[in-house]
Amino acid sequence: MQLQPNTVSGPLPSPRRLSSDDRRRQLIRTAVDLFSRHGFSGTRTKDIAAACGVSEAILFRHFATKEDLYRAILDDQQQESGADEWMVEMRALADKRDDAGLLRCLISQIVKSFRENTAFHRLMMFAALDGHALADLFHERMGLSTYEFLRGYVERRQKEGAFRKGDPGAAVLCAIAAAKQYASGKYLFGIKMLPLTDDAIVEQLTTMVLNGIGNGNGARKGHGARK
Amino acid sequence: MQLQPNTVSGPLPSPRRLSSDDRRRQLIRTAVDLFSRHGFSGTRTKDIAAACGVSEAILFRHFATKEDLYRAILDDQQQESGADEWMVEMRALADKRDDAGLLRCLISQIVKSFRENTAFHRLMMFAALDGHALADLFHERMGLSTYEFLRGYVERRQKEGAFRKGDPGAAVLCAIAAAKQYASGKYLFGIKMLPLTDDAIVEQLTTMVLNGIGNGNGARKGHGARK
DNA sequence: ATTATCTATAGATCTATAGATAATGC
DNA sequence: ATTATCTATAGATCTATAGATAATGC
Repeated sequence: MQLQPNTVSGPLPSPRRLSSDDRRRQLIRTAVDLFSRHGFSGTRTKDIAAACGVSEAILFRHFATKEDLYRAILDDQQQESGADEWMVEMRALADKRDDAGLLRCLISQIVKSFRENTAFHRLMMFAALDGHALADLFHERMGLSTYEFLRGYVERRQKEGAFRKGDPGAAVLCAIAAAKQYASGKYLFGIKMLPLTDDAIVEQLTTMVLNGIGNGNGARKGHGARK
Repeated sequence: MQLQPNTVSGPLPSPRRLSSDDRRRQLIRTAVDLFSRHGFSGTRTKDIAAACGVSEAILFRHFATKEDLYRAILDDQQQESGADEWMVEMRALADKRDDAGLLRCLISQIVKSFRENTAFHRLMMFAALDGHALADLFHERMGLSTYEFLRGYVERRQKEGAFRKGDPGAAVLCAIAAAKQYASGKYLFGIKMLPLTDDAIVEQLTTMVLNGIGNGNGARKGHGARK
């Protein structure tokens, strides 16, 4: 990456000695990048240190063990930033009963998160596969609350007659699944997906899911096909 | 697992010397299990050999390198068994224009595959994250042909007026995504999903996706909610 | 006679630590 | 004076190989 080792060249005056905090942050940032690419056991402490331009001893001065560094990453509250604003936005849309808006907000946020925070999501997927306790924690904190909120919304809208009957959990699953599958395919695995922009995909999925759960009254908006 | 090391006890007479082929198969089977749990770099050749009750030297007699063993697994045609019959079934349903049947077949097959072949799917996910060439290969051979077939079907049904307009690729993505997300959550990551049986989920998703892409005429079958 | 297997070990690599050095802040 | 940093290295572990041994098939 743009992290230079010991080279004295370059525009910056090669900041040899960073403050403890700065170095720690740099190590975590670098570790996210490397762990996300090669997994926990596929990443060497040596490589992390080298990418920061310091010796391994420095790394172990900041983190007693490699596992400690891993934990520090997953614990990093910074990754959750933006989640609060997002929930506020979704609650507002829910209060307005703006089904399409809410769905679009959900789906576009998921896609955006994978696009802009690819390394972190790759890391979380590795952690989940590893069965790491902190992956469950993240899932609970981030995923579950959103899920519960949406599940409640679907249930309410079903009672109001706006949505079809059916398991509300399955409906939410369907919406989240479509977004996640598209986003992880494209951004985590680098698979060539549909030849459409993210925005176009978001619209397609929003419409489709809405048709899938809606009662068919307010759902179609110009897309209707009835040959 | 049920693989015993050197213990002389047990019902079987502790078959010390296996034929080259049998040992090779055993090593591959065991490697699938261990790689799928800890990833490639998280699994030690020592552990694989030990789980088979042989020394590491034996493993390296069968596979020149650890990477070779990995390749042998991913190349294993056996994993694709059942795919042909499945495609035949789907083609038959497609010819009959049985939209619901085709969708149900697709979704239930995906869920079933993850349930019965969990280790292999975990392995493929690790391989995909590692960016291993053979993950792409598998994706092409298994996923892409199914995708193309379904995409063609959706396109045809759109022309026939049975399905709504919209990107046919997005529709297929939506169906596959829902199934994969549910199945991988439950079986790969061990997340407690909805309190419904797999069959019930398959029905829910089938109905929902069908409503999402269908024109609303033949879709609802008793689930219709219009309070 | 063939070959599946083992023991022993080389050589590399990896995590982690000890003790010395040099840059910073006061 | 404090502390960020380095060099050097211990100790463990990991992949892979060499050479010896013993079970099988003819």
